Amino acid sequence: MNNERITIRDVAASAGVSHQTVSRVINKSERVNEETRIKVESAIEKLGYQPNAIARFMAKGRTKTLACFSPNLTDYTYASIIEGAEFEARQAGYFLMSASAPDTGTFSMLVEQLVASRRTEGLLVINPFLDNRHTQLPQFSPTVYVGARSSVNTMDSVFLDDEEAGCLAIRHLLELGHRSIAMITGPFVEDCCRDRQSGYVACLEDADINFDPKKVVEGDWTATSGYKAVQHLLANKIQFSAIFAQNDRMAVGAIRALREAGKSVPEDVSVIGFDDMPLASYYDPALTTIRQDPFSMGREAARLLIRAIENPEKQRRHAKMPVELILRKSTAVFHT
Amino acid sequence: MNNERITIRDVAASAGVSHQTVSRVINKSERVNEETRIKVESAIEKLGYQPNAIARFMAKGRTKTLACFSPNLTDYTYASIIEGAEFEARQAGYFLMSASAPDTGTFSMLVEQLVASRRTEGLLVINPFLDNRHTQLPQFSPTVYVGARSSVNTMDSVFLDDEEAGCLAIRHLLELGHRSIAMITGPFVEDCCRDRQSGYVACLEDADINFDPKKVVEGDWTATSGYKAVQHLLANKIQFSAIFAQNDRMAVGAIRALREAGKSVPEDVSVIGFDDMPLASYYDPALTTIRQDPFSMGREAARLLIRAIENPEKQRRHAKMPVELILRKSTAVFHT
DNA sequence: ATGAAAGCGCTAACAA
DNA sequence: TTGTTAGCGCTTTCAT
Repeated sequence: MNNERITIRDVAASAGVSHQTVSRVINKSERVNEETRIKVESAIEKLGYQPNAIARFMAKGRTKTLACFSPNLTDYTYASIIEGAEFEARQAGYFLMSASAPDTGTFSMLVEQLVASRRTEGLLVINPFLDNRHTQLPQFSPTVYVGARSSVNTMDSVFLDDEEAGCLAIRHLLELGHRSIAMITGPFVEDCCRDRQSGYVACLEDADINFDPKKVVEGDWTATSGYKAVQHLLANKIQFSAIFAQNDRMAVGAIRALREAGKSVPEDVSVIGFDDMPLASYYDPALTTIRQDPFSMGREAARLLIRAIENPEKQRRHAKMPVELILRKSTAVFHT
Repeated sequence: MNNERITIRDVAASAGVSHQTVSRVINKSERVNEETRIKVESAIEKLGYQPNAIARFMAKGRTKTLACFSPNLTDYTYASIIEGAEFEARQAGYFLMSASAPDTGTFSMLVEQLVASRRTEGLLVINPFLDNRHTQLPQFSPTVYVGARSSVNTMDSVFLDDEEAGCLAIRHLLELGHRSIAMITGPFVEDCCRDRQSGYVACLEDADINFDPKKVVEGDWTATSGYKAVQHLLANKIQFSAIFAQNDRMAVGAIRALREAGKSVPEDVSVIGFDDMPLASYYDPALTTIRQDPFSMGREAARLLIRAIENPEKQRRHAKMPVELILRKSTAVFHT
């Protein structure tokens, strides 16, 4: 039976009560007689009534919907953040509309359509500083940044402990005896890259090694950029016995370039990545890397967003998420 | 200025017309005087009015929203399908709510909450036969299967030409001179695995090679299952000079197991994968594989779904998507 | 071309 | 405890 058109009033008529009583039953209000509740519930059952959430939103003025904009939906890290956010949102009775905003134009269109027009109650922005999309944010919607620290107190943010992550990687390499460590970064416009670099610099200085800007080359997160970065280092005869790549894809690209240049990993050059992407342990050599937990980041972000919606008076928070060194086979003790 | 509360009536008052006229302007109705249109538009501008989509749904009885349920959001293939579907939906003025349904329980809960209660107008189901979730489908919502053929005429479906894909892989291996070809499949409950196997069997028979069930072992799409499959083949002394893995992850696992057993790829054993996952070309050896185009599948699925919603009287369709052989380095000419 | 009235399916506020 | 009346912000008649 098609129940698309059965309303609260049909149920009311069938049960011989007012539609308001039906509403009370649906909303589990206390103030309803056990007898009538039974009557109503069996009418609901009989007619196969399904509450219309849209009408409820309309009446309550709340949509119980969150929006999440990501540069894309396919990167493992982004996808995991979204999955985590969706999970947490659902636990709290919210829904998540996620959309891919490859560029700022799409981003502002989505802000207009989802936040302004469809009245999502809050917004999660993954990678907010990418092509300055954070300037297109809605004015009056609770927002949380994922993957970057927000500098204002009106917004929560969830990000990695990137400086510590950089340290972790470098400390590991130092312990293996490396003194000449190159780094392949992501785009410098992204906070996290600069923070990882701060960790790199700080850790080297602790070991009395001067920071050499020639040893850092900027990539764009793709394997190909890691590959080219190594070619660049090699072509310019820059010395290094180890590489810290700011993500696993670039690490993989770097390893390929190293091999093509006749250097083996980890015997000649150690390589450490970042992310612990799905097949990192199946790569050859198995990738030593810094693991992050994007699913938890997504959960935390959704939790903060819901808190911002429901308790706007409370202080905004900035959650720094932990990272972890995963030892595998792409790094080894330095020897000349 | 906070425009959350500005309605059509505020605009009407400000422009000195009825709210109905404002509605006409918003909806670009013909029947409105140029002068009044200007007045209304400037009032909209001045007040920063944003139409409330929820109220519009309420009045029109349409939500312009599609739902998409996937076993997870993180698998590259699923994520790409979703991205494609979202892209296409947006082009057509719809939105997509995607949700991860790891199990049937979650699946039916989502059907209830999104389709029944939130009145999404149509449903995309990725991998519908997984743990029999297709039995939990809503009765009166247009639905399209993605990744499996639907056997009924009430539903569209979009799937790969899996039999051809199997053939493509085997034909390639045969051309290289292999006669003894093992296969690692996905879970047999999934249509696509059986279809790929049909292709495998048919192609072998064309070459007068008898199908040997011992040479096929069932995996579960994970790299680990590919790894174990090879260990199983080896332990049971089953002969093979090539392996067709039904996805790239299992291919990668298989290669690792082969290496650990002292066999090199492709010198001793050729391995062909399936999917052409992101880093397939950066794997060592670069993976020969069967490429699919999940983004296009997602687009096609959304297109069919919207067609089913807007033209229910038309025949349902079953779109078989093409696959492509990508030659790289993990397969080579057979020699004893 | 424009406006008035009714209604989409629900909840909130008040009355009984 | 239950019912009545008003909306929520829009669109759809149907008048004017």
